[in-house]
Amino acid sequence: MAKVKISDVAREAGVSLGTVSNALNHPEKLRPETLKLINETISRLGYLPNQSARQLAGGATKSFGLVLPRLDHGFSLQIASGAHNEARKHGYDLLIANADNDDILEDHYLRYFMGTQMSGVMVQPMASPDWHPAMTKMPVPIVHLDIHCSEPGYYVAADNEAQGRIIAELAIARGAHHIVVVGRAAFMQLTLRVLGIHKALALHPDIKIEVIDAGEWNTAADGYGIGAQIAERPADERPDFVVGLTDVLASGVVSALVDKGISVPGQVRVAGCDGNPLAWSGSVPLTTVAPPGYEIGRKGVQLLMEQIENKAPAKIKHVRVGSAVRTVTAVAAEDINRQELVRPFLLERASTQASSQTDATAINLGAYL
Amino acid sequence: MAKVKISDVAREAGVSLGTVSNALNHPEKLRPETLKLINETISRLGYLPNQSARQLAGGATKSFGLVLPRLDHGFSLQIASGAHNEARKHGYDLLIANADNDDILEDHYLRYFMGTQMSGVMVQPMASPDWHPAMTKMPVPIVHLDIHCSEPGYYVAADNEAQGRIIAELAIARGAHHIVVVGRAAFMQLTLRVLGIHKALALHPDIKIEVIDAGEWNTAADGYGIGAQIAERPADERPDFVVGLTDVLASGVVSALVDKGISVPGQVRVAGCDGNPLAWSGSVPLTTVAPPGYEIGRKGVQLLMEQIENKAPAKIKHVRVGSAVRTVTAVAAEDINRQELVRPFLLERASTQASSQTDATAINLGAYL
DNA sequence: GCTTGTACTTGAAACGCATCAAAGGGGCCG
DNA sequence: CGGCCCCTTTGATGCGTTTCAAGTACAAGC
Repeated sequence: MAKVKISDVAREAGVSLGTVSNALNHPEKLRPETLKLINETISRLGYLPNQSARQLAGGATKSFGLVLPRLDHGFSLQIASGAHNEARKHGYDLLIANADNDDILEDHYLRYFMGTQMSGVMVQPMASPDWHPAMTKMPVPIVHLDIHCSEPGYYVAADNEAQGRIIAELAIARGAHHIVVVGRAAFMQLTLRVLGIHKALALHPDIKIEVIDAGEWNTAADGYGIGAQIAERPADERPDFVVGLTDVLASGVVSALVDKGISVPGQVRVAGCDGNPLAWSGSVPLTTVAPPGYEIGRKGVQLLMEQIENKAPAKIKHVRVGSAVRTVTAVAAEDINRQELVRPFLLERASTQASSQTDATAINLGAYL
Repeated sequence: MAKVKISDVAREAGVSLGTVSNALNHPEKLRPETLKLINETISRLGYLPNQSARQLAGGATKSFGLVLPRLDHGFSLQIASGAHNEARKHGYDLLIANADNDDILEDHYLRYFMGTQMSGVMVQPMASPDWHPAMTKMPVPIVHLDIHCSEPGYYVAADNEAQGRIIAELAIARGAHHIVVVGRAAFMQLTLRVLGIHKALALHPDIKIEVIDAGEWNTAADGYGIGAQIAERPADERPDFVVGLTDVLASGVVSALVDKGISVPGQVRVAGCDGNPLAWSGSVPLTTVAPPGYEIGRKGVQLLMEQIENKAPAKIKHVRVGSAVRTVTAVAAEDINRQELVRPFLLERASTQASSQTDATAINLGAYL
């Protein structure tokens, strides 16, 4: 348990303190034999550099922090995955903290990361775009993900309003007359989706629209509850199109409808939002509008790198990814055999998942539409 | 960008350095008015304690590190969730690193965490139970998750072999004659599952068993490929029971079979392992054996706390969670209406998800069995 | 008025390392 | 043999905290 430090290594190897430090940080400065000797001593003694001391002495280390609202949300994971790969590409570590849907905790981890001399920090904020004002003048580069903010600062956001519009257009293209939107718009992102839906539908006053709150957490169980409620309505009050503000909600709705003997998509069509892996890699794929989470994470790191390399004080810089209205209406317009469309896409997505994804908001035509 | 440090706060507030430090760490030692003054100064200046310096000066901070092999694996997320909640309960932070299926990276992050003066570190190791020998004599408490290791040290493991046995018994109870196990047993956990299946089947030499490698990553696409291959076999060579070593694999298999016109569970029954949320919160639930991931994470933190509080050098200590053979055979024996069984369970799981889960390996009777 | 005690506050020392100016040691050229 | 230059190694300095022994101020008790 006795911690061995750099001076122990130095003494044991018969060199000086600074030489060992160089072996760690600037190996090219050392004579190969010295380096070898030191490395051997290090592993013999089981020396482990004290990161705190390194950071304190040397300024920022090459690592980024990422604060996510929740880990069991597929979209956040895509962000994490994109950020991870991009960070590694630049030789940076990525540490992830789970704010667990708690703004206090979010703030806590944010401060923690800023105080840890991370090279940069990213957040996928939960609710408010006016994040703690103090955060903007932080000593560490920070990038906000998946949120559009008016304050100066860096952010990468998917166009959530566009996603709502896309879904609505899809519904229109499918000839919907009565749309039910399921979910609580507790987060800005969801609010924007609802807004997009309303805007798109403003041009179609004949289409009836209804928004049903599904409870605080937007869980599959919540979706199931709403689905069951819809199923019990008389046929003429029943919608012909249901939009889950979240894929999890949507799949809950599907489960309930099917259980209650309502045919999907025969009697009711269902679509979700999120591009949650469960939507397309589950046994039966669900149609969903997919914001490019992977790409958001990647761009976030890129913005961080940019700030680091320029060393310039943060200018206002926004990146907006994915506005694939064209792609989508194109797809929706074509009346392709569903089978053909879905599976290849599923396979492609599954196999390229680890490498990279496109910029575009993609749509996965599933079995329930 | 100019970093404000503790001495700035002290000067500005007209007190000494140590007093500010006390305000941060031992507020009870200060006169209320002094405390108030300092706190105001802190927020006015936007002071943010430098964690590196704190850790260096004060020893370990109250935070744990968790290294996971992959973030998009539901089971790992359950671990993370359990660990998170338990850690917060004790007032500890939890930082998560994604090893991205790369042992180099796993080792890297492990060392990183150990060097950061974390109070403790947990890993869900990828392959070998003989983890880096140096790791055992580390200066920081460490707990291995979801792996059974012979080396001295702390670990919390689900009984993977029992899971295999459970699945096999399920197959037997369903009258299977020909079982196909899909997946590459690249990880110890999967190997043990296969072992369990074989052991259980050793008593039934009449049942034919086949293990099919699905490629390195065990993706849904891999499962789809195997499923398609199975579908194309002549009926008499086709299995009547398929086990996915992973839920993702299993759902890929189901997709393929259904696409190719094979009835599930009519002609082929399919089950998975993992308790991956996609298995039970997807539109159509999949039968799966669920190792208690949440509980493993929780127990892991508890073991960490134990080591910290005892300050004793790590004794050998193993915790083994979940051997729910009884629960499962009980369920399997009953011939309940599937609908009734599945949905309430689904709902219950969904709603208690955030709070706590049982110790037991649970089984979710889905639509494909 | 002096002592003892109480309640805060102070500031120097140490935490383990990276940095960097300076020193050391060759080799090469004149 | 001396002077130069280059390559390698040295070790003192400081990073921003926490800690803790020592100090201050003030009140109560004698």
